Formats: sequence, C-alpha cells, structure tokens
Amino acid sequence: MKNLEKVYDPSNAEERLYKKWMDKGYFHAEADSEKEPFTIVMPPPNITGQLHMGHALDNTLQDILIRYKRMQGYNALWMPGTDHASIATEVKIVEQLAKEGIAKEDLGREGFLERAWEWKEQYGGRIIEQLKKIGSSCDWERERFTMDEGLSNAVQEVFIKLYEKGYIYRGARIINWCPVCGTSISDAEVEHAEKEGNFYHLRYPIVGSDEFINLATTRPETLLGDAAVAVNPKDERYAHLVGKKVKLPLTDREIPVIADEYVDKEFGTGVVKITPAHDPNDFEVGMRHQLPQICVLNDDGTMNDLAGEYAGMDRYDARKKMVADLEAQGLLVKVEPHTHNVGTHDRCKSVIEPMVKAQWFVKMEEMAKPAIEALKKGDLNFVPERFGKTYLHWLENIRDWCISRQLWWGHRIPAYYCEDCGEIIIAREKPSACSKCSSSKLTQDEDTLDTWFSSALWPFSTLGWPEKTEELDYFYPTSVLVTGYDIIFFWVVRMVFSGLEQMGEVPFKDVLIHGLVRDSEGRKMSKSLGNGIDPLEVIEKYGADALRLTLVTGNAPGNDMRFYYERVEVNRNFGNKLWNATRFILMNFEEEDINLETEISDLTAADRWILSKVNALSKEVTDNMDKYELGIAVQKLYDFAWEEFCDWYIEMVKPRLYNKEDKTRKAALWTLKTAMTHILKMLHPYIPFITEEIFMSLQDQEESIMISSWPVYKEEWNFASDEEEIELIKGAVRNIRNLRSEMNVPPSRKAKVFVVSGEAKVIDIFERGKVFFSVLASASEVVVQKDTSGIASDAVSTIIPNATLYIPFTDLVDIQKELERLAKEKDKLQSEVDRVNQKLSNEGFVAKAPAKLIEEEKAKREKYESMLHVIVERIDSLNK
RNA sequence: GGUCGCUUAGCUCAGCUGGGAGAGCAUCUGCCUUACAAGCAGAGGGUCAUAGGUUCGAGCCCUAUAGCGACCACCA
Repeated sequence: MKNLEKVYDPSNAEERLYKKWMDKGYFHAEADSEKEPFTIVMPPPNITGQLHMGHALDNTLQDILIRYKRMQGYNALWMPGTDHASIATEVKIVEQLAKEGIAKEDLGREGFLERAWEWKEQYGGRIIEQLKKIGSSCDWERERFTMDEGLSNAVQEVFIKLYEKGYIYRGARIINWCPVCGTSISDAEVEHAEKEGNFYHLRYPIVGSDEFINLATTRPETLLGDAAVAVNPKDERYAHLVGKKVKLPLTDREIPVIADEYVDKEFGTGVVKITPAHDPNDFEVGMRHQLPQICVLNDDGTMNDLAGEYAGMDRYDARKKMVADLEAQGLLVKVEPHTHNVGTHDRCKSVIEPMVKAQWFVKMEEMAKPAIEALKKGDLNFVPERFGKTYLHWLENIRDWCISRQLWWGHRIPAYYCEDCGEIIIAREKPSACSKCSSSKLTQDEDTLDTWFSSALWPFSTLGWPEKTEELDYFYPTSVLVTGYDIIFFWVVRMVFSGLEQMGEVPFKDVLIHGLVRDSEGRKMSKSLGNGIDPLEVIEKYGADALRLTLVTGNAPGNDMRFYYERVEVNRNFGNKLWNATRFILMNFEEEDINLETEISDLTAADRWILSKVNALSKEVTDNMDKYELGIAVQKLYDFAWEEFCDWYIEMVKPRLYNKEDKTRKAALWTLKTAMTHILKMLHPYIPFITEEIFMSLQDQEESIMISSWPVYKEEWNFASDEEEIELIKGAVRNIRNLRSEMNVPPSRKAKVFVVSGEAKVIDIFERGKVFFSVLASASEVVVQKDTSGIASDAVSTIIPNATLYIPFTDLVDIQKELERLAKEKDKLQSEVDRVNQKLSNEGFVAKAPAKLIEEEKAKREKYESMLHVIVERIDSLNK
C-alpha cells in the first residue's frame, strides 16, 4: 500500500495528474444518446491574451460545474477555443511591424495576413497552455478558433442568410469612427468618459436682418459641416426666424433655420446648430428635414478639403484657430468651461468622431424581439437574476449593429461590387461575372466583420453548424454560459439572438454571471496601474487548487471580489489539512485492511454520527451547486472537513485505532475511509489535483476520482439518534474544555470527571462515551453516576442539558471564584429562559407562528429551566 | 438624467424562500497532545448605514434619506 509523502508538492503532482487525465481521455465527450448531455462553451480568450485573474475565475467556475456534472453521470462537454480578436490582434501586429520599421500597407493585405497567421501560430496556443495549468477539463480534441475553416463558413453562411432576409444591409449611416485605429466601431465599443471641455457660445447672423441667433457648441470645428440651425417649433422666441436663413460664419454658406421637436427650449439658448454628418442626433434631424450631410473630417481626424483654410489641420488645432477667428469677427459671445461626456474608443481610449460613412449593418429590431421574449418566458435565466434587467434594457434600446471594420485581420465581408454597374453581389466565392450586367470587373469589399460577429455564433458554430452534425443535435442548446457582467452586451446578447435566429433555440439555458477580481485595495487590476496579479505565479507558489479555492470562497454570484495572498495561504493550508488527515488514516491501515468492508451494525455511534453528517452534507452541497451557489457549497465542505471530520471525528476514533485489540477498530478504519472519500469527491470539482492525489492513495488504486460517482443522499445513512448522542458528548467536552481553560489548567494536567444525571438514557450515553473525555478533554478517569455521592463538595461544575459535570481540582479551587463562574453560567441560562418565555407569552406568536416552531420553543424552555434549576441548587449547596 | 448594486466584528466578506448574528484574517490566553505549529484548545469583539412601515416576529420584505460603486443615456 502506498503511503503519502510527508508534504504535498503541487508543482510535481499537478503536471503529472493533468497529463494522466489527458492521456486517459477523460475530458473528451462524444455524442451518446444513452446519456444526458451537459454542455458549456468556453468564452474564447483572445489569441493575444495572457491568462489573467478574470480568466482564472471564469474558467475555474466552468471547470467546477463541468467536473461536478461529469461526476453526476452527465455526458459533460466543455468546448474550448480561441478568438481571433480582430482589432486587438491587428493592433498588436501593427505595433510589432512598427518596431521593424514596416507599415502594414508596405506588406499589403496578403503579406499582412501571413504575418497575422504567424502570430496566431506563435501566440495562439499560449493561453491554452495556461488554461491547462489551472486544471481546466476541456475537451481539447474539439478546440476551435474563430477563423477556422468551419467557423468561417458559419460566418459566411449567417451573413448571407441575414442579407437575403433583409437583416443585413449596407448604407451610409452615422457611425462611431476611431481616428486612431482608422475603423468604424459599434455602439457597444464606445465608452463614455467625462472630460473637461468648453462651451463655446457663438452667434450666427440672420440673413437680411441685423439680428443674430445665439447658440452654444462643444465642438466648434464642426460648424463647417452645419446644415441648419434648429429651434423648437413651440418656442415663440424664435418663431419669426423659422424659415429664414443664417449666414454660417467662416464660410460663405447660408443655412436655414428649422423647427424640430428634438430641440429643448429650456436648455441653453434653445438653439442648436445641426451638423448631420458629425452628430448622431443631428443626423436624425437632418434626415427629417432632408439636409445635406457635409463631412468635414478626414479619417485620421484632420480637417478635409471642405474645411477651406482649415483643411489639413488636426481637428483640435482647427478648433483653436476657428475660435480665434470667430472672436476676431465678433461672433464669439463667450467661452465657458464645461465638463461633458465624450465617447471614446474602449480599446485605444481616443475620442470617437461620429461620421457618416457607408458601412454594413445588422438590422436589430426583429431579432431583438425573440431574445427579449426568451428571457421573459424563462427560456433564458440569469444568475443572479438582476442581470436579466441589464440584458433587457440593452435589447429594448438596441440600435442597428455596425458590423464592418476597416481592418484586415478577420472575416472578410463576402460582398462583391461590380465596377461597371455598381451591383452588389453577396456570394461565398467571387463570382466570375456580374449577375446584372455580366461585367467581369468585380472587386470584393475591403472590410472585415466585427470580431463579435463570429463569437456570436460560437455556441453552434463550434459544434459544426451549418453542417447538421451529430454533436450539434446532441449538445445544443448548451446548459450554462459563464461570463463576466462586462460582456453581456458584447457577447451574451448577440449569442442569444443569433442562436434563436439560426437554431430556433436559445444557445444556453442559464447564464452565470461573475464579477471582477480586484486587487487587495479594491482597484481594478490593470496594466497601467501595474497591480495585476499573475495567476501563474500564484499557481507556482501555492498550487492551482489553492488559487481555485480562493477564487470561489466567500463570494456570491455577480459580486466583485478582492484578491488577498493571505486567503490563498489559508486555502493552501486547507489542502495540507486534507493531506495530513489522509496520511493519518493510511498510517493506521494494515495492508490487508485497505479494501475492508463492514456492516452498519458494526459501527459505533461516532461512526454513524459522521456518516449521517456527511450524508446530510451531500444534499446541502448538491442543492447549493445546483443553484450555482458555489461559494456556499464549498464553505460547507471546508467547515465540515476541517471541524467535524478532522477536529472531532479523527480525534474521537484515535483510541480505537491505537488499540489493535479493539473490536471496533475496523469499523473506525472503514468509516474514516468512507467519510474521507465522500469529502474528497465533493471537493474534487473545486480542488481537482490534490483530491485526485489523495483519492488514489486512499483507494490504493489508479482510477481517477474525476470519473467516480458524485455522493447522493441516502435515507439509510440518516442516523438521528446517533447524531443526538454525539452532539451531547461534544457539548459536554466543550464545557469541560471551557472550564479548564478559564481556570488555566494545562492539558498535561489530567483530572477526574464525574457525570451526574438522573436519566437512564443519558447515563447510557456517557457510559458509552467515557473514552471521549480522556482523549478530547484531558480526563484521567470518568465516573458516570446517578447522584453526587463521592464527589468532593468543592468540585467545579458545569451544566449541560440533563446532566451536570463535576471536576474535583482539590488544590485549585477558590470557592468564591467558583461561585462567580457559576453565577455567570446562571445569568446566561436565565436570559435564555426569559427570552423563550417572552416569546411564548406573546399571544400573537402562539396564535400565528408555525406549530413546529412553538414546539421547539417549548422544548427549549423545558431544557433551560431544568438546567437553571440545577445550577441554582448547585450554587446553594456551595453557599452552605 | 435613468437603472442596478453595496453599507453586517478592527479588516475582507458570507448570510438561500423572514423564526435565537457567521467565516477567514487580525487581537488576547493556554498548548510542540506520536496526521498536521501551514497545527490544537479557549476568549474577546456587532443597536446588521439612518428613519419610518408591514408582520406575532425584520440583517432579510416595503418606502424614504445619506454615503460609496457600477452600468446605461443624444441634452447641443
């Protein structure tokens, strides 16, 4: 039989065990109609990524769920993969090229893509290897990449289907333009940041009058693109001006004064300049009034040729100069400091410029409806529920999704333009001729798709869609999606409407949302702050199990958490505790005992007590895990393993183990092994490595715990009276320990203990439990009797339900102190009695509280009153 | 402006459908008791943010207030 090394070494064990699991193919799942599937698709990390705490948390949660379900007998598939992350990756490669003095244009599209694939080959596997380090039991045989052939087909297929249905269209709309990245971005990628700016109050002269109209703007440079000046139709102040024209300063253009509901009379002067090409609201107003869209910006954020003398200037330089020029002409009324929300690009943080450009869009109105319904009908559930509101709010206010990106790394839009007749042809392959005019001069759209377009398809594209695969049929819809609240808009929403549209079913039933892992001061971990903690370093130092446990303990779903090394240490210590407990168990096993069996009737009360407790625990843990309350489930396991099992049960059985003649020795061994096995199994999803290592030694076999069966509650292991018996003894032991500690008696000083009770049942219990006092409470001898005969009158005493404990410390006792101690104990009891009486004398309580509760309270009253009675007598006798 | 969350022991946080306030760390007191000092035994410490309300009963439900935080939003 194998014994355990003195110390558990995670670094050695983790690699060895992970390799074993891989070699055995435990992570792999095949469609099998005999079994029920349980599926999770991993949020694919970016190929540019390195494992951070967010990944560690996200993947630990998924691994816990998948291991749990696998043990429960489900056919558990965890589908892994990576995301090409178009813009993030492209930016990285451009940076890399820049170091070599190369611009991406120098390489051309083909050359650049070659470099990008090289990058993918080089770094794409890095994060996968890191995910393995935390123990992720993914089906790596099924690993996918968003730009795989299959997934690219899925992207094309969806694009074509949506186009044909009229849900994808190309049009010149106002979009968010990032002048730094040189691409359009979607609304979800715009971050609003509060920035200091100015409010420039201008006045525009009315044509054919001496009047001026005053208005304010935060972006005076857009004045060059103004197409109108608008007022509210109900605003009497300006009614006479509507229909007239104003002379647009710094230009020779004249623009109309229009009336539109959009304008708020109360705000500012009640006059707004309308710049349809550079403001989303103005764009809408412009559409309503057929105003021209005058774009005055270049793609890089400089002013274009329409900007006259300002052409070529950066927009902020132009702003300064224009303000100066306006002032010189007396058209600047005043400049006020003003903080306002500015849209910035979430990736590069530069200020977004709204611009009108021809882009591809997904029409959202129709597809949003079933996605909203799915949540309302309960086909889709968020955990915690409140995130459903976030989801709904976003969908109910959704605007069309701009999906084209002016990037090269990604899925190229399958649209071809005829140079002769302008026809747009959507096709999988480049057509040889235009379907309208037969011209052969066709060019493909230069743009690629938003990276989220492909990830939106992930739950079914990874399973083989659009092919009708067995996997797709079997594993879809998936069971649960685990992700952070920060990507509900980007990803969860889009997967839901895509799944509903393409598959006719939600992509997953539950969405488990987790929060952020923050640093110990509660700050977001970030590169710029340099406060990030590398999960791999933590693993190296403490092991993956300790890290995993730290990430799930003491945290409710959806809440942020702080990361403390102290907590990692505590969790590492827990592993050590399990390790040593097992070492102890194995030390006592003889070779021939390891597979011993026993009858329940051979067990002692202590054995049945721990079995009964572990049995109840299995139900509690299972229930909580089913509710995704992983933090609660693991807390219960932690407490049980440490306190009940190690601190109580192991200590209780020691005398039986040390005595080779003891007839119940084998029962103790069997129970130790059985209870420990249950604990290990339930802990395995949380701390897979150490539980596996211990399990193999304890079972003296190589078979893995990860394919063992999950403990199920069984009625035949419910031993209520044994539980009661042991709890009574535990209480007595605690009282003695307390008493000894208060009197500063060291454990080395053993003392005789008398247990006095008038109840035969209680006498029996303590008669059987005598030994526990010596091993747990430093008793030299235990005498159980009906009355106080033979007990020194100055023995110290303590009261437990239905019994009194006496310890005669002849030399130690100071009667006065003892009386004080007893008085304290009495006060405590008295207040308990008072509390119960108060409750029971409350008519409302007696009339309306559940009967069971009232019975419990009455039982308590009886118990406390009798204890109180005993202690009063005791005090009296000492006073004599 | 809207939505949501948080406020519980010195610190960080649990507390599921309302029925006698919990954990870890920290503090204090004893212990190297032959699995474990990464340990064992014991102790102290809380008007559960505030004010109302519902209820026999509120940390938990409702309303308002304050502080902190997150997200959403077109006020030029």
